[in-house]
Amino acid sequence: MTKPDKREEISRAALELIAENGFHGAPMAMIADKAGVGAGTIYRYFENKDVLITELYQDLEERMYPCIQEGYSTDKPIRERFIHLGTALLRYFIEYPLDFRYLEQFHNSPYGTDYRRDKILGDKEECHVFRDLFEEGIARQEMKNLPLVIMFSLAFGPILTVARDQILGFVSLDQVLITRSIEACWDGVKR
Amino acid sequence: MTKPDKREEISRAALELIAENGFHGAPMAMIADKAGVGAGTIYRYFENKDVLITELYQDLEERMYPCIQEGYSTDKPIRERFIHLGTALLRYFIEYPLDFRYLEQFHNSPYGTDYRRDKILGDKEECHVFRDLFEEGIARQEMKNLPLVIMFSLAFGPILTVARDQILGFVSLDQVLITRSIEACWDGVKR
Amino acid sequence: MTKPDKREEISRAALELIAENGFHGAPMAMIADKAGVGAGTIYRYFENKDVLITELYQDLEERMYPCIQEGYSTDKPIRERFIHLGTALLRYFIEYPLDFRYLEQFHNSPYGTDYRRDKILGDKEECHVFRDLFEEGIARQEMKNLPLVIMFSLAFGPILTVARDQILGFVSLDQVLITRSIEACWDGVKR
Amino acid sequence: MTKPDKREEISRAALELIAENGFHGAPMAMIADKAGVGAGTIYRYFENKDVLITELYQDLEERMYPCIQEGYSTDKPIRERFIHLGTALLRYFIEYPLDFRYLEQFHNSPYGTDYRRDKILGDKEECHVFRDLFEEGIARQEMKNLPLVIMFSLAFGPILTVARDQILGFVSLDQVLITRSIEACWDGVKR
DNA sequence: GATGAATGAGCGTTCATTCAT
DNA sequence: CATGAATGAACGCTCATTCAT
Repeated sequence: MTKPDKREEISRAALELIAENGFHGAPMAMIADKAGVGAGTIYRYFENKDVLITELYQDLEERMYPCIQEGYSTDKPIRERFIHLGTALLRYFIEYPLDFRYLEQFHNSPYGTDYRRDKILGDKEECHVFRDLFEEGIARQEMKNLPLVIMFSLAFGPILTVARDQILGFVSLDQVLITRSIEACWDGVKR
Repeated sequence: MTKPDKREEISRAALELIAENGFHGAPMAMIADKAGVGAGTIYRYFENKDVLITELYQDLEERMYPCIQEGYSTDKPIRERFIHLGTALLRYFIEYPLDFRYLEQFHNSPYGTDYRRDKILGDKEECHVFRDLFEEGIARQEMKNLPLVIMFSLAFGPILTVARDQILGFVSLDQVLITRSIEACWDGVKR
Repeated sequence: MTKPDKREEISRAALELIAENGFHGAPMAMIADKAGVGAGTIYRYFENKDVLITELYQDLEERMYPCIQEGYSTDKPIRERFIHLGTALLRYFIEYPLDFRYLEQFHNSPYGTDYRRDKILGDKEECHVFRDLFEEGIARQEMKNLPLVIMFSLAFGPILTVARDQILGFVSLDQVLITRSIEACWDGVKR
Repeated sequence: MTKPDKREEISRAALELIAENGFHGAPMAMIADKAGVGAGTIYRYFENKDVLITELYQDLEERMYPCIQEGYSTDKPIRERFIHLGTALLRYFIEYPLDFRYLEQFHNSPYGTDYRRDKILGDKEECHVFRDLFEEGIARQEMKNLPLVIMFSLAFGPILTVARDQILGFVSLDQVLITRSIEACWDGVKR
């Protein structure tokens, strides 16, 4: 039997509870319980709940970004690259609904806002593919000439919303619908 | 001058506090304080905090929908109607950031999910304009033939995201940018 | 029956528990229990435990100082005034052993040190009798010419220690012993 | 160089932390850390925290008493012997402020009270010099005829208080002030 | 009706102690 | 022997809700 790393058990439990019930629907004691550890044990791995929440998010990003970029190549045409990333993202969310729900909870909270502000101001973005793609697309006049932030909204806004609807059961996406949704997103950003 | 209804004072106070600090940054006592009423008084007008939150949302919708539909006419072409609604919505959010923030808090919480589920399943939607517009647009083959839920995502996803960025200060929208953003949304949904 | 003020009940309970068991032998829940109130009620009267502790001390001083100065007159000779104050102080401690024990706990803790530092630096001493007496005694050359702080130690050090021994049962003071002890203190400070 | 005994490292670390931060500012884990040992290791040398605290105090006494009695001789006159002991004690406290602060923490706590009660009742005092000196002084009518406990208070009360003020920075003692302070103590106890 | 003092369950967090390695 | 990860009871504190006035 593989040793189930305790930090990982805690992370998994916290991710699941927070994804399903939100931050204040996931008391530390409940997380500990679900992880099968004592309440105090969490604090050996995470300084406090805030840190747990933030690190969980960073772990999530580190899992997600490589997955999305698999097979991605800057040699391909702009449109194709856009479709690749968009599709990969939407698929990731559908395949890992807990990750998606957690991500949503995080973004829609002071944590996420602060985090994003730091990122934008601090220019410490780890995942440059999106930014690079859009900048190139705009420069080559294949995408609309709008501020990056708006372009991101046009591209990712629908993806997030559609993923949400899928996960909540308001729609049932198949391969075709995924493709057509992402192509629609392309229509929104293309020139 | 009309006596400022106590219920309204409570609503205003609650909306503001929740919009700015989230649900758990707005204790009932603080709401009461800000509303200038006793803590117990809130419970004369709202059964409990959950009810307060939900009714606040319904009030908000009732304020917002008429505002958005002002000057709207089903006689005009599909595209023009879409631009009208989209622009009005985005403008509303920018003009009433507290409403927007509250709406976001609500949607991104168990309240919002449950509420939306009830709405979709129960078919008790109050605001048919959007649905009507999209159904007509699809029927006339001016819009993409995708499930309504996805069409809504394509149209409103970016609007919400862009409004959020504006309110958080990540972008500064002027009249031109608003128009171009909504036109881009149209590109996403149009055939 | 007189309405037993809740704040007072809490004060009494806290004073007693802290006097007997020290600060960490007096959890808020235990204080609440002993005061016959709910745990949360304490926080209506005292912002937090630190504030409770500090205000308790200030209340104590306000009770004690007038009591000690009763019948005190600056017209009398230095020695007589010293004996008056010393005796009154020792008697007060013996009569109100809880006050004494609390005062000791307070002084021997970061609270007391900070409080005293503020007092000395800020010159906001409420009880000037002691200082006045000693300054006059030194000026008139009836007391030793030593720094005030040391003079206080010579005078009050023994009083505190002796009160402590009495309260812990290591000695049993009667009227005569009290007088002779205070006279001994005078011998320590007199020229 | 002798291998620095682990027990000693633990003692040193505990003494320093407790002296500076009090008993509850010195968690076992922090002591272990500072001592450079594992948390569990402490329990090989001390049954539990209470025992650690008490044994630390006994160690301190064993260090302090010989130091104070250096050069002390029962052949000298009572007054000279008193001055010797008093001065040595005050100097010790000033030279080893950590020892003094620890001693204070200990005395002003249930530990100290219990310990002292045991000592007085059990008559197991290790350091007889003080008692001997005072008994002789009283017998020879060079000291006041008061209960021993009170005499101790008159003599040591001021010394402790003055040491405290020095260590907390409320006064700055030089050789002259030390001598004059102790002489004042003598005035308090002498006939 | 309106109040706000009172409540107590529940939260995040700490820390003395244990025990498998 | 020594370790330090794990524990869980206990802490200070918050806040939705109630109810006597």
